[in-house]
Amino acid sequence: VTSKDVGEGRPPRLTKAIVIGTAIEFIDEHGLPGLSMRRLGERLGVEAMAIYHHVPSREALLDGVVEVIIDEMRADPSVLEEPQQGWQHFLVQLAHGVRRIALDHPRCFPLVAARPPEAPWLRPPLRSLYWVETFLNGLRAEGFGDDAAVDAYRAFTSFLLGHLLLEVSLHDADVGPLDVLDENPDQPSGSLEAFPSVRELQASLSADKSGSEFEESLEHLLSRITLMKTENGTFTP
Amino acid sequence: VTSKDVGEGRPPRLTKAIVIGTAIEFIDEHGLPGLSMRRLGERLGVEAMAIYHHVPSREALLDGVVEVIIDEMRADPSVLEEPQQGWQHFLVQLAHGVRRIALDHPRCFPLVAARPPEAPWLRPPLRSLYWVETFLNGLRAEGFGDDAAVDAYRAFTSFLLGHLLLEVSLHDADVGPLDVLDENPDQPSGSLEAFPSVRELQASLSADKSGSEFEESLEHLLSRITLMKTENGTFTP
DNA sequence: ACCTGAACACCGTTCAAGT
DNA sequence: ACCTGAACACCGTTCAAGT
Repeated sequence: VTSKDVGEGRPPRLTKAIVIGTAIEFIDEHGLPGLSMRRLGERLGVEAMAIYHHVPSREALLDGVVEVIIDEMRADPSVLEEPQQGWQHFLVQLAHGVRRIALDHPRCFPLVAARPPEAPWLRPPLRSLYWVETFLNGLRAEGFGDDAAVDAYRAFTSFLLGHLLLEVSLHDADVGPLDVLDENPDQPSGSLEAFPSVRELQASLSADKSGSEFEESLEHLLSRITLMKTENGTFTP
Repeated sequence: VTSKDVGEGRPPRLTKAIVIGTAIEFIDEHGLPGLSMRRLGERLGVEAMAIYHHVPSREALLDGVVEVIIDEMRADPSVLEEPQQGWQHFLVQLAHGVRRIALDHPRCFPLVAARPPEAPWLRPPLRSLYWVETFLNGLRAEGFGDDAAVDAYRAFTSFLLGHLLLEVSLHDADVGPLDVLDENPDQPSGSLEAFPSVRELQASLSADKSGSEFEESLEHLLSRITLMKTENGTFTP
């Protein structure tokens, strides 16, 4: 592909990067269920079928979305490639990096917590093997044994994905066909009579404390992982 | 509605209960995205449009699915209506009750973790106010203050839904359009070269330890909730 | 090489019509 | 009262055709 081949009359209107970038914008605005090939085409100023020349299917398009979003985190300088001030600091930065992309793209984030095609057996699933590899290498470099590193991966991602999936679902996201479930409440608060405690504590129950909860749970998790390291990492059980 | 009105010639082929029950079976077999009104009609031996005489829309049908599933847990005698051997035991039974329905209906379960129409402000969302009310009443009866009860609700459901959503997603469920992402791995393990630690620890990383992880996290959570009770419940902060 | 138009096999839902 | 048939406005994807 030389500049001669492309240069003259008609530069291609679309690129894989443009298609994926526009898809991310679209999902952030209208949610995952709102994205259809026809509507994305409309936004791109192109017939829906033109998209298939740059991306083989809707699923492949979503693959691309995850890849680009993960790369955003990779570009974040505060997310370290390897531990430098201890593994605790390393994990905290990693957690905040993931939380940042979750809050930046709440409606795309559920796609990140899916089975990676190259390793569908990974549990919990995380659609970025780059991230998993970074995690495991980091802990091993800090003296974690293999079992301790895997146990830590489990506890860490289970907490992280679980928490963020939930946080994102109440902030914005349609996880699927699920959350399209009536946005417009018809019966505002009448039907709460059967549930006095719920009604009474409504103010507290509806407050968004995701941030402080996240920090607190993260702290507790780190002390649990410390136990895993010494129990499981020093000698083989 | 007397037996006279209904009795004679043609008993109605369909009931709301039959429609919802069949929908649950269908989702358990084919997943949420597989359920369409037309296919459900086919299974019911009826034209798709007949369903609308018993349920006003697809969303209302899914509402019914959640309701029936929650009632299954309500019928479970080991899930207590109120604490009888201390709140710890009460919460453990509640957690196991929810986990049981999650594992019984993995593909329906994501519907449970959605905004309830009567209380869309509830955080984290849980589509059964009966359950929320039981939780709050139980803790208050055991001496939790209002703030402590709400904090405990947050920590408990955040852990429970997060963990189970993840467990269910790797066991079976299509959470939406997400997990339909290629079931059939084309490149089985070739593309793992860039990720040596992932490849090396594959055996451990693919083991399903959901059960023991659940129990361990639950234990740690209970001791965190104990702290909430004494910190936040005895005097107002 | 890139885009279009028509077509196919699907959706949820409405509405007039049948029994 | 309950079900059907046809119709409407959507889907993702294929394929032959245009430039």
